[in-house]
Amino acid sequence: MAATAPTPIPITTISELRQYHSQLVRLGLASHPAHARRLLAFLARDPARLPYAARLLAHHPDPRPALLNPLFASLPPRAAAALLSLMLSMPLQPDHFTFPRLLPAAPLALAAQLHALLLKLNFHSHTQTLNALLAAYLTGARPDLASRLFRTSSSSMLDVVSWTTVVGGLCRLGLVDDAREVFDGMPERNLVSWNSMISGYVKAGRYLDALEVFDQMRALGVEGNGYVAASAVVACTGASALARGREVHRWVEQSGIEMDNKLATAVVDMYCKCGCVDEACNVFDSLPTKGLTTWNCMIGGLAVHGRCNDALELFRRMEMAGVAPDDITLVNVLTACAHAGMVTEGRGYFRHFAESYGIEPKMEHYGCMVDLFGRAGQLDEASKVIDGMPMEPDIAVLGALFGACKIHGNVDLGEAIGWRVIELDPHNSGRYVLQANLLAGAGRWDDVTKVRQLMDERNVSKEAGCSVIEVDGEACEFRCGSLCHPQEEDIYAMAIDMVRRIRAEGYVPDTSEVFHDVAEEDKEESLLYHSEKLAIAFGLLRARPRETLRVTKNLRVCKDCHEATKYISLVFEREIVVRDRNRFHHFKDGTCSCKDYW
DNA sequence: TTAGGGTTAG
Repeated sequence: MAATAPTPIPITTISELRQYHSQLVRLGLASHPAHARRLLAFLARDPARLPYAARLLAHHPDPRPALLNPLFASLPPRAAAALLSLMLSMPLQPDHFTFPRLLPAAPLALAAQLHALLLKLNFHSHTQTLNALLAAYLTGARPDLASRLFRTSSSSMLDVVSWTTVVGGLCRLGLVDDAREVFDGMPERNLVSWNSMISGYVKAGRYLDALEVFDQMRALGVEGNGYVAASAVVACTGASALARGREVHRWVEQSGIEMDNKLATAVVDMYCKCGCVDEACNVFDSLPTKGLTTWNCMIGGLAVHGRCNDALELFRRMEMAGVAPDDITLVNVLTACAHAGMVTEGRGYFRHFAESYGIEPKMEHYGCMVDLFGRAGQLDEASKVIDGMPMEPDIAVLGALFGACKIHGNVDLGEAIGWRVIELDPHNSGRYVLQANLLAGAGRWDDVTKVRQLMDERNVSKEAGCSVIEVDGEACEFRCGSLCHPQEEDIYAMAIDMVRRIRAEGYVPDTSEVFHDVAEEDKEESLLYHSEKLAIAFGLLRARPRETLRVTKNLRVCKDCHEATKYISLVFEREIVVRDRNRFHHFKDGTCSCKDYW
């Protein structure tokens, strides 16, 4: 009759181990691989216990590297190195699994030593070992060593994993162009290779390049999977390319790729960030199961679109569904409250999350609270939040207060915070611009000049406004003040006509944020060339009647463009959706979804 | 045994 295994008591101390070990010996099970490995796993965690492990192995009837190999992956580098020494001293020869287990977690110095050792032991022509070594050099940020190893290895030893490892590793180091060169030279690719290149471009912010590779993949007739689909969708999100996003979504549905949680979240996020919350809601509602991230994404999406009550309603649905929120949920819920001016509710949620879910407020939550009070004009309360924080406020928290001072024209508090923010973030041109705007609003032109001088001295240049509009599925980019477009003259003429017509309805150019101290007409003219006005003018020229215009801007919308766009939506009977750096503005019939609160 | 995908305030 076979002996039954002892109850697997937890092993936390050496005496517990001895007890367990003697029990195994009594039952004749000490050499059983699963039990022996359990004993060794405990012993290997502390190099001081390795002599015990050595005795154990010495008494083992069939000591094999397989007993130790699985342990390497979960050990800290020093313990792993000590265990390897033990292995070599037994002597127990490393096998084909030893180095692939050891290398991934190895810091650079250890990886180099292992490299030398595996050369000596003749493992350099083993593909998996070579792949693990390539990965170790790349995670250790030594693309030079990885490339040399890669180039000097004979091509018969390199498999698709070797190539993909190099592509992915170079991407992670930000060397996307190098990665692309390797990718283009691949003798064979699989879906992981395609996705490594596509997601590599996405992480580098090179969304159009990502889509180009994705197109290339489809043109070759390669069928995708959920990973590739998610990367392509994220590329569309980044590029604000709604038409392409819709097309990728259709492709997913047609090719029968399963909409798992991650892919679904990417699609929901794409629709949100491309300005189509309703489509995002449709996808969201159609999902049989929703992960926490999916809920978070949808709640946040509604919030930044100004659909604050819907966002809070959705949060209640989430609670009803028994899904426990996390700290990102709290950020999104507070954002919804802040954008709707719901101060009391926001306070309530702040407490509710701590009391009901044990979510301790973090830096970003204090930032949200500052924003909540600040937007509502309660600058004292906002300052109190900062004073009462258990940690030093970071630049974002101070930035929120600064932004609030700008909205409410509080020059006294705002100027002081502004200087602090500038000193903490001296290379961010946006901080200087906000400070200059604040001072310009108060007519303090000398101080505006000082801000500009400071920017010059520090070589900080104002980021140029840039707006993108998609017409007929093609993205057109406009930069503030300049046009490089075949329809240049028509667009200018349209912009001028546009402003003429909305003026007739009561629009007055708001030059308070033009911080050159020049004649009023020049200021008005400079407003006309703001990138979003040019983009909208182009949209009016080219889009189909009643088609919603969707503009994405790199900076925040200025006060004047915001006002003008409200009038344009009224006079031209157009819905216009503008995504700016912070949020979405839905202009319709002369009003904006942000309720002039941004 | 090696390689790949989603959410976060201003």
